[in-house]
Amino acid sequence: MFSQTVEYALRAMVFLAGEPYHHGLAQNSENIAKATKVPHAYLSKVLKQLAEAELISSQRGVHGGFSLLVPPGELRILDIINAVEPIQRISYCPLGLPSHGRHLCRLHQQMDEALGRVEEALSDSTLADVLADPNPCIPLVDSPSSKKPRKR
Amino acid sequence: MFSQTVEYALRAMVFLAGEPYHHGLAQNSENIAKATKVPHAYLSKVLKQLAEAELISSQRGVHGGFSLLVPPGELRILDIINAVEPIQRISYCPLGLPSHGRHLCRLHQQMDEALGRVEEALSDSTLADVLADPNPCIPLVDSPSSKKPRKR
DNA sequence: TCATTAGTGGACATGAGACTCCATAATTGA
DNA sequence: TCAATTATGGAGTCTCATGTCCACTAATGA
Repeated sequence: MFSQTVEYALRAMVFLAGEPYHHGLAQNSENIAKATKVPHAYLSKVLKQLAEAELISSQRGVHGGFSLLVPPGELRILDIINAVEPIQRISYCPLGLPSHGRHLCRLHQQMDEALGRVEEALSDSTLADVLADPNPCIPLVDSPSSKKPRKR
Repeated sequence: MFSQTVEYALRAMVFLAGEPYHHGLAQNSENIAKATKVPHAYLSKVLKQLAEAELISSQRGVHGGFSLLVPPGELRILDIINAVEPIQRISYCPLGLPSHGRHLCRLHQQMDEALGRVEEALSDSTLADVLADPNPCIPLVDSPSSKKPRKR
């Protein structure tokens, strides 16, 4: 239902939001890729999209990289998805019926309703909400202590 | 968000549900394809999937074709989608974190929540509900009178 | 029994998404 | 100014969803 690209974009944004300094100090794409387990070269393309949507800034050269442009508390999950792969609501009849110009038949109304609920669910929480979880998603804390996942 | 295949499956099912006799009298794939504006050869594959899911019956030979096996009032939109392309809920951590074996981090909880709402929305209405709409979706009533879409 | 009708199966073509690789451009610090 | 660092751009690969074509099988009815 959600594409890989969306998944990658979300991971990268969660990672960036979890970094101590949101502005000024940047993370390079290699670090982000490692921390989120995303193929480096592909992530670069995704990061570019996020930069074009002005959710993050990009900086070339030594000490360059990417950093958030929007406070985590104001960045909705939906905004991130819309930056890389906007949710397409159904606003015209997929059958191309002229008589259905404006209003959809019940079938497509239902499908659009489902899409609406997705937007709704993804509008409710921000990056800050995700970060507030005691069970961290990123960075991958497992690697160092993976031998004893449940010590003590 | 929804694939073409899902769209095609839904159209075919709506068409079949709109036919006067649900059992016994079958519609052949060519007719269904024309009425729903779906490529014939491809629709055949989709119909086969629906038959394998036992939502419709298929019959070869003269006067063969496809017909509903389930009353429209008992057939949810979700059932049709699940027959051709099941909605994949997120039940494991996509990052492969061992420590996240059972319960997801907040990010994936949110994404799964969105998927849950889709299932919910698509469980609420049946084929019968869709059929009850005064504005028909299928068959394509436009062709005969398309010249005057809004005559009085 | 035979011709017709209609679904089934498999091979193939095309396009988009996911991904890799490498050359290039921009920025920094020495 | 130069070398190191990092993002950017473009070409190429791989896989899968979509779609086409055709030979084959099953069922019907004359």
